Amino acid sequence: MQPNLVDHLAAFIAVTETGSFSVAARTLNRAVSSISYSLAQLETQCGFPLLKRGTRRSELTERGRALFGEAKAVVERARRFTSHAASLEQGAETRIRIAVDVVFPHAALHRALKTFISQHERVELQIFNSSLNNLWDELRAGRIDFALTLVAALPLDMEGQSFRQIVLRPTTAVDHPLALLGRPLTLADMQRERQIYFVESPSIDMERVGRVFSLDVWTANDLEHIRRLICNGVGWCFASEDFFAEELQNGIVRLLPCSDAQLQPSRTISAAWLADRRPGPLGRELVRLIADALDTAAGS
Amino acid sequence: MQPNLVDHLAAFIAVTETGSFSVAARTLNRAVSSISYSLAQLETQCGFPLLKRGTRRSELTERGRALFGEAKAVVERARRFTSHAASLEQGAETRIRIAVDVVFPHAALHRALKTFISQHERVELQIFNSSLNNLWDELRAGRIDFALTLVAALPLDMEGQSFRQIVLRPTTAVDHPLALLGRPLTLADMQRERQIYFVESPSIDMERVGRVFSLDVWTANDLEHIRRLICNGVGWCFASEDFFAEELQNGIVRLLPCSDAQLQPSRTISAAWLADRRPGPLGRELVRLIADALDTAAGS
DNA sequence: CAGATTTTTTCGTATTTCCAGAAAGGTGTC
DNA sequence: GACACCTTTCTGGAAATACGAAAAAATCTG
Repeated sequence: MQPNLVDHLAAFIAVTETGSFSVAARTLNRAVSSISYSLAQLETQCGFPLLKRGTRRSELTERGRALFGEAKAVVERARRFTSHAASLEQGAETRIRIAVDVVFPHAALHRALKTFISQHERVELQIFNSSLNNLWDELRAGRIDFALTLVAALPLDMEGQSFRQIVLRPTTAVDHPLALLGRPLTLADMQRERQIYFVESPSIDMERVGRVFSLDVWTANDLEHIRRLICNGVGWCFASEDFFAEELQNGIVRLLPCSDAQLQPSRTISAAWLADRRPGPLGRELVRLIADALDTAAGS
Repeated sequence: MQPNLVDHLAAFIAVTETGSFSVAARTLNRAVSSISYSLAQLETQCGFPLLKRGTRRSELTERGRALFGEAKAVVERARRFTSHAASLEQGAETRIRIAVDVVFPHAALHRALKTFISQHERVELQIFNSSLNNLWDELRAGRIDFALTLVAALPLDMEGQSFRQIVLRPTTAVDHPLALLGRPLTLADMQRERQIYFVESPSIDMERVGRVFSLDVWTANDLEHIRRLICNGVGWCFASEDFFAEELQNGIVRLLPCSDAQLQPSRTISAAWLADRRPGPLGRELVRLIADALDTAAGS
């Protein structure tokens, strides 16, 4: 149908921006005559001159200027296509699915996601909030690519990368009975009061999950519910400073001290994946960005 | 450098959308083998298959789907470039400069401009408000392409297209003395009260301009000033219903009857241009759109 | 103003790319 | 199994594109 529009337009742009056929030829690694040919092709195809030739500089004609923007758009789009294709050829994922433990620092995660997505517009991202309970099954089933979670020890078929430690402490609204005790909490205190617990589905067997201390447990499958329940003084939950950062600032909730270090576990947060299906280049880059984001958050 | 990306991508898109190499070949007026060749080229260049071949239908692979959007973007941009180039070759303007008489119905003009610009994104538009006084000089000097104006008769070196008629009547705020007279205005009434007059530059010779009835004249070079002066009852001006449509609806200003038809001139609005430099295709289309907009406004 | 210099175009040619038609291989249908 | 339909492969030729050399045009220099 039509000759190689993209390369011709690239020549057009290079000549316009450098003002010279020979400089354009050098930057594009092509012969001068080839550049001249490309421009001649374009101009015959358009039916009018694009450049006003000068011996020292060549400049756009009026109509050339009118087309210049569209010319750049074409080559820019072509560049994106080929670069995306190259990245896919390197094994880049078309989609990244991650499960995030509810106590993982969300602010840092979203900072990392923001910079990530600015560089990879076309990647489909799926985020699932999750408690520790069924993460491994999701990973083994291949329904997610990697998990951001707290672990004491990884299962044998998993591997991962550790970030920093966070401390989980019982958290309540400031006017909750536990907050008013005036002394470090004991296990009995926590058992007596209602605990709010994240569970992604009602079918989870509550006998098998971890970190359930109380005998009176309410569950929710969305952090927004948990946030409101805690703020309204309905119960207590384990949380790190990150999740309630704003409410802590406003004096709405409080992280409570415990009498025994066992009661406020310090855990390492990490990314984990199936050892025989490691994340691709994009997944690894995202993990790196998350590590950076966690570090800068810790530093600030 | 690289083969004819655009045509190959067009083949890719056609096959994807029709699901068949042969149908795609028919719609693109190319041989089946050529389509196959294009796809093979693309796939070797990408390094991975874009389509999962089926005997009945061919469908995108996962990575093919990831690239499809960008592929469409490339050919869409290329199409825009060539269509714009073709339009420029037909003599289409890269820029349209129009002068608009202050009493020209602005609502209709802007309706026309809106539809116009939606079809010609890259055209540079320059609008100048103007009174009749120096329009012809601007046209002759080539500083504008055509004028939208009221005329009794065109100068000999001009030609144009007439639209409908509008009536200019003295207009004031409802509490202005002229509005409270309770009888049709006479020339003496209008001479006695302050007239507000549009003048694009202070250097205009007020002796030579038309439609100045009063001995007490204020001028402004922006319709926004005129609108406020009238609404605040500072004076009267000639106006059609169009300009004060909203204020008429809200009962803020009133168009006043005159004792003599001479005092409320009915004029034909029209587009005018220099006979030996007619508007190009785009200018003619814009004039047509303005005519349409004026008609539908009259009809409604 | 002649000559040196730089830049662009033209020209000839080699190479690559592209297309159409024929042949071949597959798959599903009757 | 014959038939219809589709895709790929093969092949020859046509078109497009690259390069270097040479010519042409403009500029700079002394």
